[in-house]
Amino acid sequence: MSLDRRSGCPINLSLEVFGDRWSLIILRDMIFGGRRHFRELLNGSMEGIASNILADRLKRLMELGMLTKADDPSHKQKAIYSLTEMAITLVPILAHLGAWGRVWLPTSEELSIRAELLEKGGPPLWEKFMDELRHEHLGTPLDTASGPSVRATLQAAYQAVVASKALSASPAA
Amino acid sequence: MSLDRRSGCPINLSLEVFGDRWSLIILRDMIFGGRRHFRELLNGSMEGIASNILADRLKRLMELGMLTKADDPSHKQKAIYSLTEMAITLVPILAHLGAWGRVWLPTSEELSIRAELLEKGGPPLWEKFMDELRHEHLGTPLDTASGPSVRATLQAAYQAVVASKALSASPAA
DNA sequence: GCAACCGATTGCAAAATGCAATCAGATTAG
DNA sequence: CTAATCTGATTGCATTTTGCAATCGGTTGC
Repeated sequence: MSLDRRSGCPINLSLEVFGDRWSLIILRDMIFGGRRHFRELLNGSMEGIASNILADRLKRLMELGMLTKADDPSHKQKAIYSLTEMAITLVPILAHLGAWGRVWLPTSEELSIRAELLEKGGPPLWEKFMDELRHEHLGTPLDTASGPSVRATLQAAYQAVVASKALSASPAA
Repeated sequence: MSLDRRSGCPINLSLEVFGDRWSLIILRDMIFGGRRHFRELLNGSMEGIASNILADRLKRLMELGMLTKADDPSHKQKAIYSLTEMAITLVPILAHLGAWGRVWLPTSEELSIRAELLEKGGPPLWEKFMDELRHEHLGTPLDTASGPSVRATLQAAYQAVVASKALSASPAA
């Protein structure tokens, strides 16, 4: 299951890699959601992916060199999926994609706050995030002693919006 | 035919817009290839889109607000398609996508030269290009008297690579 | 006239998707 | 020990999407 190679155009080839409904969603959940196991991806994605499609896409993404799979030492039959450098360098694209979607599409407020922070942070923040991902997934050292992780920061912002919406929905006693 | 709205995540919604094999290819040909008519898109795309799918995607992209259609005054039944601002702001995403594909995928040299120039030019070049697209498609004035168009520059680079490859393939007499 | 071209539409086979049920092995709770 | 649960998948099947070729009625150039 390699590329069809309809043409050698970079944009076309990129689309052949993740020009479908699920591949980028899976990568999004691994990158921003920190998910590493099959079940986490299966139950964790808000969009509700089916298990057969998840299995197929994981296989495909491995064959394309975007993911690797290893045994989880703590669990005999648990597999742990890791991002490769190829996948980690998608961060700027995901940031742009999120920024574009936030402007032009009916995104929900609590979910778009992360895209907003990522956009505001710009390339320096993306680099920091990619460095953290390399540390998590490739075992490279972190060269900057750098406070809270980007993922934690994004997640905290999300939680804050959820909490404030809950407050305004049910005014306190 | 609007969005499915599987979730309000910006990345998910963006994928619902162009997470298929053809929508971005069509936009690529309009943006970088300058194509405005059905037949130009049908015969011009290297990847060989089928006419029914092209018709379907054009309709969908119009419904999503990425394209508009108008009668070509010079030809009674000729339609001319225009990019909206929503589509024009995809330029940075396409630039990133091309840059990523150029690095990680087996792109052809003559087609990746444009992605390389676009990447090297960075945000200033993208802005200039978007300004030119606004002029072409939305009729806004060009605020910079700015030499050759970005599209012409990219096309010239492509032609130069094609020519040099032809030379080395058939050494001159 | 009449051939070529315009933006599509139709029919049909093949592939992808969505969904629910199920699997065998590993782990955990009682 | 045993039963329930959790692991990463696989299977079967109906629906949807895609790819491809043929075709359409109207327009244009000659």
